[in-house]
Amino acid sequence: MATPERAPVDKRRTILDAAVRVFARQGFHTCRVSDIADEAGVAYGLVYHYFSSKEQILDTLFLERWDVMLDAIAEADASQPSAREKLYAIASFIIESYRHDPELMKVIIVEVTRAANTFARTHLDKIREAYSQIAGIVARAQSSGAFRPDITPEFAALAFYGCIEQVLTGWIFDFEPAEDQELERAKTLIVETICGGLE
Amino acid sequence: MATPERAPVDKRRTILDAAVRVFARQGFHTCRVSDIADEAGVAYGLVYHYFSSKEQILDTLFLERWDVMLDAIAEADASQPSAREKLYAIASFIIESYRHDPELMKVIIVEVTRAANTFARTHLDKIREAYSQIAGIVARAQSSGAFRPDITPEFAALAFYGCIEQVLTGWIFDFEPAEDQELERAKTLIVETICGGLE
Amino acid sequence: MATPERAPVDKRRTILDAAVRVFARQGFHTCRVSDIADEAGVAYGLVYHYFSSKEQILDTLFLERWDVMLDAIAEADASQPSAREKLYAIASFIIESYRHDPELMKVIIVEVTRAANTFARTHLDKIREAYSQIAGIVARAQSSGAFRPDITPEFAALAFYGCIEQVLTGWIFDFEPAEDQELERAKTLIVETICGGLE
Amino acid sequence: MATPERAPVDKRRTILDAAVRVFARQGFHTCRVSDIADEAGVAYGLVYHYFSSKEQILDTLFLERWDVMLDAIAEADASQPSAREKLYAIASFIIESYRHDPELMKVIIVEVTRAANTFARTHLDKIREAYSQIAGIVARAQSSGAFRPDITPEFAALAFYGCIEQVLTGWIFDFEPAEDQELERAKTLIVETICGGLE
DNA sequence: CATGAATGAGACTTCATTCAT
DNA sequence: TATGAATGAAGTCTCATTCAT
Repeated sequence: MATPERAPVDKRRTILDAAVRVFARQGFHTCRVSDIADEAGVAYGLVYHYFSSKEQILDTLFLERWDVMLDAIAEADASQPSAREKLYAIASFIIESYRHDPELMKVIIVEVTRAANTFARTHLDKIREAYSQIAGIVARAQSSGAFRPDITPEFAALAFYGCIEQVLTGWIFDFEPAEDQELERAKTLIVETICGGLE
Repeated sequence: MATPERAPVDKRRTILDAAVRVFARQGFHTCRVSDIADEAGVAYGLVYHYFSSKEQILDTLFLERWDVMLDAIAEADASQPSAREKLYAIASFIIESYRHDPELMKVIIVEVTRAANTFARTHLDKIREAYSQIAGIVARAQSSGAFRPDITPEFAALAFYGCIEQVLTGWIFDFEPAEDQELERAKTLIVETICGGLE
Repeated sequence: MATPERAPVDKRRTILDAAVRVFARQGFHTCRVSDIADEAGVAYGLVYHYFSSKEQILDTLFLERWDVMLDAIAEADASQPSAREKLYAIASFIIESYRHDPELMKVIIVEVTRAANTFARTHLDKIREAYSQIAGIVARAQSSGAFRPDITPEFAALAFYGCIEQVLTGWIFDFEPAEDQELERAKTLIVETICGGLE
Repeated sequence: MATPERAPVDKRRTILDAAVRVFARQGFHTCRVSDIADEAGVAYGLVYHYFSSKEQILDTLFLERWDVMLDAIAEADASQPSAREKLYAIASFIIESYRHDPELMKVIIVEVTRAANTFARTHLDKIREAYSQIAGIVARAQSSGAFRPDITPEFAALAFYGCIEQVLTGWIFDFEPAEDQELERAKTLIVETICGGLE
């Protein structure tokens, strides 16, 4: 008997995906766990079967994504020849992440990296790892003479990442999503602005 | 009957000042109205005599300060000769604001300007006024040929402000306050990095 | 204007009294905080205005009453001439406590002193103070030759108190309250049995 | 096919034994069904294959044991010559039960016989059967002149059983188990005190 | 028999806000 | 103005029980 094939459903994943949509729409503090369960189409208690608390859902989302980003930064550093191209690759990766899943990026930025009193404090070390990697790229560019030496690598990393985050935040604040063209343009503008000053 | 004169206390101000400390320490969402009353040394109900809600306290703190900043930006634009000096004056003002009252700046940044889902949405227009003024400075510098024309003024404003906010956020995250020397150095670094790229 | 006098109401006391009735009727674990609030005729939240948790309400009831009992034991020890009369006074006090407020005694016995896994563990030292005082009375009676020396005072105290508690527990289990006559008779029986023995 | 013989495991028994340990450690109300399953090393759902509810597990443990005790009391009554020896045999049996399986006795006393609001109410008749048997022993001793007639048999039974339970409760409260010597001594003390009195 | 994912009602506790004094 | 007791809605988390496999 030909039972129609059904894709096996990973409920844990379903809940995480639903949480992204709910956190993006309502914000972490404003939403209820029941909103997540409803959005995922699962029973209330199942959320607590897979996660120990609402916080842990956000932690999971952040750590999953941030680790991908740290890998991407390392990959950019390894594969690109010049510092400018490395930074372009990083900006590009982050902006592509936003293009691919704007809600997830919104949640990570708004609820974690910009939440200085709560989650950012928890994940401070993880967040700073990204800054460190970028600072390393700048430092090596300074050694080779490609970048001017009088701006500290740490500061350069802060400025670079801050610039990207602010651009994304601008899109997040907007009511309509950024157009593709604007995304592409932003990659260049960020690198132009920051590298123009660093070189 | 000669009652000894006491310095008249503005309880409303006392409450606002206490709220700054409490919001800075515990965060807006995590603190209770009673924490503010306790910190201010006033009765619970008095908070509601002067403010209609916990939100309104934060609104008041933000608007008070942001108007001062908008004035400072206008003043910088009016009094400084070059775009670079205008931007230096603005960066300088914001950093001095942080030096003078780091808790207030922490609250405004963490709880308002970086809170894309809640307060920043409410005060979006007010926040964008600052970006517009800065963009205007950049646009005029481009007209006069001082700045390169291929980076949009709006983007430049975003990058400039984003850079400052990221630096402040770095200090806010730190457990020990930034030293005076570091504050001074930041002013120069910000302008060097951003203008270096824009010029 | 003659406003009719109203007895000032101590809401904290009202809640405690209501809790006694609710704990006695439904048991500590089975009742809800809202049951207490309803019984007291106050809002849900007021219970938490005066007490930090449901547990703390029971703790308060127990400690209030147990301290009265410790005083009564000390008083019996001080004022009665013989050991038998001291023990009679103690049994009498406990049984009178039951007569006066059977629900409170039920709660204290069922939910605290007999709850070896929970509250009795918390208040172990307080409970043992009563045993110690009684053991002291027995020990002194042995020194004077009034009591036989081969039963340890600690054991005697346990037997005496256990006997009383078991009698009270019997009444508690009953569906109809014990009659006055039975209460009086119990005082004598307890002392006769423990001091005089069955043979 | 020669599968190697394994000792057949009675999962139902395994669950009951695990429940004893869990109830003793955490208490009936505080433990979860999953704690029992974990302790037994069986799947969550299997508990519900053998028992219809958490309550039924405790009921089963109590009834199994209490029936053994009722038999032992009857046996003591039948085989011992004097009332004093009958009571000694009963006290002895209960204390030996504690020595053999202190956790089971703790559960039965703490969670059932001392739980006046819940399980003791359910099993009231069963519990009272024990009192009746003991009272019968006393009554017959009074008829034969061995025991004084002025203490009612019902009261004597209550005092005797209360004394034993209080002694066991003392051991249960203790952090370290009672020593063998103490157990032996208790048997004598109980009978001496109840039959002989303190004077 | 055995598994453990799935369900959902229910309880405690918090806390913004109101209000009588 | 000033107080703080009083209100009650709302949310998180727990966990006994069910059920599909």
